[in-house]
Amino acid sequence: MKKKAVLNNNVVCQTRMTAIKDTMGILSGKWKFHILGTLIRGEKLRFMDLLREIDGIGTKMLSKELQDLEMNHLVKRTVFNTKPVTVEYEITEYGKTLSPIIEEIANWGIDYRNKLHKRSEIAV
Amino acid sequence: MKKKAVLNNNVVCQTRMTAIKDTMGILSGKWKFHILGTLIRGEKLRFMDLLREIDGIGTKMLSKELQDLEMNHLVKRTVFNTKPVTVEYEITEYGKTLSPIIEEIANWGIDYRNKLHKRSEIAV
DNA sequence: ACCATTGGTTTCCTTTTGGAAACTAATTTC
DNA sequence: GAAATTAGTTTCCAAAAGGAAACCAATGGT
Repeated sequence: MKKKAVLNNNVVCQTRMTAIKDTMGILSGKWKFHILGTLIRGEKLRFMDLLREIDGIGTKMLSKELQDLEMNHLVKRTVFNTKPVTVEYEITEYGKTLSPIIEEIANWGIDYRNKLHKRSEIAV
Repeated sequence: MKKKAVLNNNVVCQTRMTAIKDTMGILSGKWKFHILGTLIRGEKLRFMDLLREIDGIGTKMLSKELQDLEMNHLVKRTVFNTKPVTVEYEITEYGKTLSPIIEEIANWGIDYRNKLHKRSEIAV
């Protein structure tokens, strides 16, 4: 008789797993957190502003990631009919609901660094 | 005069960005959340148990991801001198500190699905 | 005339990630 | 004697992710 999965074999776990997959899919890639973090702090920013703020990102990635975020209603894109065109990006109200996640992740990371330093003082 | 970054150009923001990079680096990849989630619920599990619990994962990935997690002190690996060998994996106390993050991410994902359903009823 | 600026797109290339299958070696079970 | 189980490692391959540079059109500045 073969053994089978038991722990993950119920609806609650499956739902949670799918939920985690959804969230992480939306926040996937090297730049999403940087873009969201910058927009949460910065109100309205233009494409070139973001390019300057986010160190290391290129136009291709910025453009692509902004499209992803816009599709998921986390970022709003507004085009102004100036010449040359002006485009403003801002975080949506829905996008702001990601703040607690970003906070938790940032705080855990800060704690992690601190623990590494303490450990190296004692253990080496 | 060239424009320069202003928002992300202070120590607090840089620290937070690094912290986020650290956390997400540790939790990177397709399987980390699944492994951690399973171990948080499951107390002690053996390699083959995890292989059965986590749907779709293969031996290579499971082995590699467990090594990553062990290196970061999130998972403890214990070898028993039986024949053939028995190996038990369990979450560490430190690993449990990731629970709030996992909870936030799971809950946001559940909300996201609910909003999608509501939206499709009204808009489409 | 020429360069810079706006907000991108496209192409090409490299790196990273992940999966399938074969293999290890010792032991128990049929 | 053959097969299954334990816990993995290794190799080979395909797909995805990401970066650099060139290019677009329209306009403003020197």
